[in-house]
Amino acid sequence: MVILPILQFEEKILETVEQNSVVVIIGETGSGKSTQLSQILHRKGYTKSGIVAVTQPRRVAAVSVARRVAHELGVRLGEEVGYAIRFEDRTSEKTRIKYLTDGVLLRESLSNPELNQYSVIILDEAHERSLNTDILLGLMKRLVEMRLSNFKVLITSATLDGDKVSRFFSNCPTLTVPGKLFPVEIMYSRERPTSYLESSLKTALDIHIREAKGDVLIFMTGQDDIEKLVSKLEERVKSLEEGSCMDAIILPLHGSLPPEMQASWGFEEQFDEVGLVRTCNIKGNVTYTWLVLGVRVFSPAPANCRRFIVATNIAETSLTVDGVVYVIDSGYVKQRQYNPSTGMYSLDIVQISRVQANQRAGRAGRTCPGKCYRLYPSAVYHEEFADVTVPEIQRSSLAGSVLYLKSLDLSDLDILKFDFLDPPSRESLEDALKQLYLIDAIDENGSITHVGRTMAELPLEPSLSRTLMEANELSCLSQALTIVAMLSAETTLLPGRSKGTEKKRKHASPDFPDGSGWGDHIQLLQVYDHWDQANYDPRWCKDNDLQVRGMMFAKDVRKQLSQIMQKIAKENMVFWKPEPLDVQANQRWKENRRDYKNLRKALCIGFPNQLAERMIHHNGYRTLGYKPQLVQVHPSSVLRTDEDGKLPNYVVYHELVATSRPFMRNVCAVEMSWVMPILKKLEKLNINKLSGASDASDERSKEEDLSDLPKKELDVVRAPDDRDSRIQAARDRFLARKASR
DNA sequence: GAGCACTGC
Repeated sequence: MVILPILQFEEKILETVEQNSVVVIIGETGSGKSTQLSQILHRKGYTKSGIVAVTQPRRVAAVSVARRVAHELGVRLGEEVGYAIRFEDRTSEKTRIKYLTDGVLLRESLSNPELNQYSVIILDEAHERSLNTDILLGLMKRLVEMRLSNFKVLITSATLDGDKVSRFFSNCPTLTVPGKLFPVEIMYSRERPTSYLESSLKTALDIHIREAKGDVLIFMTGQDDIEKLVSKLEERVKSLEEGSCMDAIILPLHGSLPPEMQASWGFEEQFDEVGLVRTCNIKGNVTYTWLVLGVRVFSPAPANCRRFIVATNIAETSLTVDGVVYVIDSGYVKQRQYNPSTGMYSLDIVQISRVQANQRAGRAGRTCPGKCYRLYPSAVYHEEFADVTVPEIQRSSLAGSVLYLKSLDLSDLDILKFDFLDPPSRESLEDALKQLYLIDAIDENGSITHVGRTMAELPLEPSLSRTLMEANELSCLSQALTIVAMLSAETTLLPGRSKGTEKKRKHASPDFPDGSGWGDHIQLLQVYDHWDQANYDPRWCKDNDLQVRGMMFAKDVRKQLSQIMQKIAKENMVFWKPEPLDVQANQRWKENRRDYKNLRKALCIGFPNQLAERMIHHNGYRTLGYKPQLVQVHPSSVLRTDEDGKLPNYVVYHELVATSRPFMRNVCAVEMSWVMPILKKLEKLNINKLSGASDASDERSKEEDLSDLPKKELDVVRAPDDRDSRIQAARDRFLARKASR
């Protein structure tokens, strides 16, 4: 049996943890940190005073690692060792070691801010710097100060940023645990290629002709390039002289792939003790096995045959391909970025960081010494690449995170001063505050409102939560739940984006829902309702070119949201559906079915900064919430024009994406009378007041010079609990009805 | 008239 490297450090780790509340562990790949740290602490008795929690950025990782640890300890999964991910809690009263996604831990801390049930919290894979991990890092820093004794935090990170994390935690000790990787020889290009596609192709063929056996993993940026390279590579390999080198199999690997494989290759699914296994037969001669939950892609490696896996960064962390000896690294990755001044997302091809480059190279040394071909010069790696990837917190809209932090009621919390490992820009935080103010989650002084608290309970972006609450008021909650759930699942709904899919679908079934002209949100609602009427039959999805996986996800989300809304309805006394005797409410409920008026209005209230006005002479739009920009309705939209060929005067959009041009994706018609009050509110908005930069800025700066104490008093004085009047009105109505019965 | 890297509550 192979001894994992980390076990040789058991005593050192325990000694350091004993003497310090926070320890950073630099665990290289293959060190066994994810499975062993929790067991080491368990053996020492840390599970007697509480649970040892280990967070993971991904669901599959939480499940598979928990499974492994349960197996190693010889216990049943869900008893002493368990896991918790969204929609699935496999823990019990017996659970002493708990694996969970960082999102779930954040949710837990909402109802139990001190996380008292845990004696140790291990933040695993912190170097990936997910949005949730970054927030947890900030919270842990506060928590170790609050829970001085009997609480330990361990953070696992990468070589390049371990010191930074240590500094963040008052120079806590750092332990390095070596991995089990074989050496990887790094080869650089002399210069940067003009086309990294051609360059990858050439390098791959060179390897195939010259190098010994071993699979080749090629990192590309996206589906398009992957498909191009796969077909070119196939062509070139075929043209090689028969018998001059071994056979080759070329495989694409990217996020939207498995369902496609399922469709064209016929997967068979079965479960074994490790996870979900999918087997497929390619071209009738080679059998591949895809171990989905075990996060591992492997094949029984046919003799005298080399695999080329052309992959996105999914193969960097999420999936492990066994048998890889050669890595070709283009040096680029596709990244989604948010621009807080325009509210626009873009998907850009950017240079990878040194951490990413090392991670990619490491994929070559898992089973034997390997080689990594970097398609860029060594000077680029050393001088141009950043140390670490720009953390997600600096590339995302922060409305949800800011609302979350506000709802924690940390007494001295000024959101602009929250202690982040890498703080987001002031602009980005102000954008979040502005949005929260416009949806009534915070008042004009930046304090969280009653509505805001309720919104924070929902696992949704704040605008969607606000939409649900407004829909509840307007008696169309059930429909809004569907729309919100469908929007959450939207990216996984459509099948692989082979050209013409969209058209084909619309032509194939003329009675496929079209949103009745009102727009995409309504179409999503109608689609789900059709599926509901088909008794959630997977065949219905396939017949209409929708991914079963995506629809099932929407169903799960809808169920979860309904449950939470029902709970809220009870506690806050807002009503769930019209009381039988409430004639007006029932009237509204009926009207809704005709023109979706209330539903569209609820969207308008939920997305006040995502409204747009049509230009007078053409069908372009001007955005209203941010500095005005000219944008177009995305061509895939089902929003309809009137008999003059004009689109609606006002629309609400779910997302602004800059691709070839700025487009609004998921658009819905709204009425001018709903938009006007929102525009007034936008005009009145005072960002300085919202961010607590204060109405009397010079006084404020004096305060800061003195100390932090007076500020707290000031907060108490100037924060009257300005409850949302409509919620109050609903409560009054409810009480009145109750009294009259 | 266009196109989507990867996660997660």
